[in-house]
Amino acid sequence: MSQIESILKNSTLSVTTGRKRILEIFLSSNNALAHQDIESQCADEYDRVTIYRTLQTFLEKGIIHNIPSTDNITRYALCNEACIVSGHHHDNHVHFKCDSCGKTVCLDEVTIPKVQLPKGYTMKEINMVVNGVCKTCR
Amino acid sequence: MSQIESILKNSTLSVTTGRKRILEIFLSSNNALAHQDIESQCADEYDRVTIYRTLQTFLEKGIIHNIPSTDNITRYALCNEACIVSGHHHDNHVHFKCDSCGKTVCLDEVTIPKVQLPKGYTMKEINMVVNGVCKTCR
DNA sequence: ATGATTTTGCAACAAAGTTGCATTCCCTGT
DNA sequence: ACAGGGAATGCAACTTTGTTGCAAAATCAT
Repeated sequence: MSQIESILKNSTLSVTTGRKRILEIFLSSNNALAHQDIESQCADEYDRVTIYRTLQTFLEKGIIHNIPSTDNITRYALCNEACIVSGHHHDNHVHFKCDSCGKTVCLDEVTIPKVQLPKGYTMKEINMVVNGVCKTCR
Repeated sequence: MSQIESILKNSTLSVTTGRKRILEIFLSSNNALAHQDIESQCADEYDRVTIYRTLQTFLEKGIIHNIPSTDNITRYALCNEACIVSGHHHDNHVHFKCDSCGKTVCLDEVTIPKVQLPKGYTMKEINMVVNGVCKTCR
């Protein structure tokens, strides 16, 4: 069984050609993808709506996570195994968006430092996004 | 001259009733606002397009800053004076979004800790967003 | 292989954001 | 105070983005 199929099976999802194709696109990309990026790669094969629904399903199953940004474009990236701890997704690495090439990458090696919230606030999830120039654009 | 007018004048913007009204909405709100929030407060007074353009202008002038989020809704908050250092906006406080009431606030008292990026990466801006439950919802 | 269930595509819709242009408003100099 | 030039606004039209219902097709378990 292929890597792609086992990812789907592990999340108790049926294996369809559409899901396999979208997973393949993520696996062959080294940066985070917006809906638009995926659509432009397989709009002739799959419907726009299918892509929306597939991304939604992948999110819920913790196969991908979404990355906050100030430009109002939701980008998704594959979760690595460490992402999913006891069914609950926990992303503790920094995301970097390059102002030059526009690509967003997960900096797996940079962990988000702890912060002390004011009294009364409870933390459930934390995200850190850095903008700047990436190593290939510098 | 009112506080609102001097904010506009300091940014070399002409003082119009629309801009004053939108600034007023920000000043009287203690949380970050999405375009929709503003529209619902003054849709009868000003056109949707005007609100878009005004927010865009305020962003460019550094009067407001936008706050990243994973829910794909751009929210804006007033910059305090510390935000604008030599014309360039620099936001170094943590943002908190409450999962219960949905409000996003600037935690001015919590500064973003330094992080070490991998070799070759240059940092221009850093954002930290915490999700959880705020003190009024707990 | 067959039937139940899930997924997909299509169509239609709703929401969000953009653009061009004519009108109105604001600011400056007199 | 007011006239003229430039900027801001409103309107209409449009594009993009995301959602929903339903029938057809694909997947999975037996």
